[in-house]
Amino acid sequence: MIEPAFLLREKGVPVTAQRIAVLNAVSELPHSTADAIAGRVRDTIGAISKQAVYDALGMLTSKGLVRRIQPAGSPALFENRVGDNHHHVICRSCGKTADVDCAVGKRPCLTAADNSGFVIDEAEVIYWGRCPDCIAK
Amino acid sequence: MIEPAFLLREKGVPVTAQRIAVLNAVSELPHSTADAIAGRVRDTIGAISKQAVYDALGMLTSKGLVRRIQPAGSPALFENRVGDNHHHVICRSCGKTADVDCAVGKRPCLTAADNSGFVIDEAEVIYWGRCPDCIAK
DNA sequence: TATTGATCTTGATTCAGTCCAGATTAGGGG
DNA sequence: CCCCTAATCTGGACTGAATCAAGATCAATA
Repeated sequence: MIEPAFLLREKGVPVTAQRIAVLNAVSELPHSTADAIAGRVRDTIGAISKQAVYDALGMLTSKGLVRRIQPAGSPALFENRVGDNHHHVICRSCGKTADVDCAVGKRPCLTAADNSGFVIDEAEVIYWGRCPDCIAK
Repeated sequence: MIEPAFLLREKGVPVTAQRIAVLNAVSELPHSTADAIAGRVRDTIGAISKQAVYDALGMLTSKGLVRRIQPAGSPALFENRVGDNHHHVICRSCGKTADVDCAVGKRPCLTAADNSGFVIDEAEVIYWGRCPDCIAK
């Protein structure tokens, strides 16, 4: 894995213990909430304020080091898999989230039939369904 | 337009003044928040509780009469255009929301390359970009 | 019209996320 | 190597969306 401190320095932002810990937590717990990340960071470096977590996640998101997804009916989730164009499937029953690569290939549907004059720069796709465990029940 | 009361009766749910007003408000104000809908309903029938609005919207959503979309960083929006497979484009600057028909056609990407065993029943697509007004500035 | 079960009202509550003021720390200049 | 400044972090108050709970009210059937 690439050294987190290097990634931060490369982006020209001050390197702090909190940010490194947040970045590591996102790698270790993909698709987890800000709260879960805060908990993981506390296990690692002892303590961190909720504010610092949100701040670090916001900064990392704006720098493109983590990605934020916000499914309906759930708090925001964060993951560190960036750069490829993958999407997510969420279980309607238990909320489990998994990565999927879109069958259409790269950047699906980025050109809408009628874009109403909008300039589109990203297409966000969420698949809704049921996970294997919930189907089994 | 189809009579709202008929739609409700057809679904086997009691017809109330609040529900009809909510259904009308959603038609008149597409892509608006629960709050905005409540305001519109109050203009029409005088008063309604926040709870009744949420309840009616939830019921209408479960019956497939309205659709709920929840963009990141914004409260849930509701619209009454259902049944066709259209998606939405949202302006990053001002939050304006518009409908788009996907270029790929019907139910794009519903079959993911690797679905991890999930059974997918819906693909939700949100395009992010800038609206004509914000580009002009 | 009477009955019954669903719906609506009011008010408290939860929860994610933000705001604020002050203490702390990273990183470059001396 | 040490100091300075601006950025970051802390802790707590706060907001706004949405949900929960108990009791009053109402739609639909007989």
